Amino acid sequence: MRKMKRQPVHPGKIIQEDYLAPLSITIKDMASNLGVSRKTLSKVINERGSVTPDMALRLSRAFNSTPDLWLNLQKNYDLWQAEHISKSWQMVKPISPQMLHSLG
Amino acid sequence: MRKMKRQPVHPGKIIQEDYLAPLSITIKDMASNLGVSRKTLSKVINERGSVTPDMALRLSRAFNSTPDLWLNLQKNYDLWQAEHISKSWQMVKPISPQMLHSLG
DNA sequence: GGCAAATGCAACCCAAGGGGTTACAATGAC
DNA sequence: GTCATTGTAACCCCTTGGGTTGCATTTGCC
Repeated sequence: MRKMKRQPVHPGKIIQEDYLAPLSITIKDMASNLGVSRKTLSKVINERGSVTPDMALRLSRAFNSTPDLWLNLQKNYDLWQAEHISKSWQMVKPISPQMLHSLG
Repeated sequence: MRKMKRQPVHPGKIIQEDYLAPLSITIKDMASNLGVSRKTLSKVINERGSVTPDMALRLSRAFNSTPDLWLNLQKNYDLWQAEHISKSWQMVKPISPQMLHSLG
């Protein structure tokens, strides 16, 4: 497992830089194409919103990719945030290796 | 990419069946160990709650695993739900393959 | 059987966040 | 200048995570 040293790219950035910009598609048109409001897509692209499972399905259809691709980007992003913004999870005491060792 | 034919297992089931039960750890104790309320853990285990990034971090520490393991379980579960419960994402029109072909 | 712990769950409270609409100001292209 | 695009704010609605308290049921142990 590789650790994330730097903050992962937000899926919104990918949408914008790898798809909309190269294809000269406007946010407005893309939103309409995806069947969501302009605001919803705008929020994702400007990294103030998340790629939800529903949005991932829409993106995967539009861009001929997989929903997992988009959800993984979002997951990595969210995980990095949680890891760095909150710290209390570090207080969790690991269950002793001996105990865990007995597991299948 | 393989498609999910059947509903993926909920991460809560894994927690219960693969960890708590074999190790004879109660929900109450585990919740306390994770630093969350008994209700929060109970909801996850009874599939009425989700594994959030924060919870994934806690579980990964307790069980000496990775947060990704837990978030992937949750992601697959959520995706399957979205795919089968809502349908409107199927109305999204794919961008023409010719256009997409020009991408990197 | 009987008791105490564990547990599911409801009721409540709070805060965050997704999604929609409308409106407005700023930016850009022509 | 003019019009389309866009970021955003303000609102509204609803869902959901997480905490607490309380209660009734289940479970395990003696």
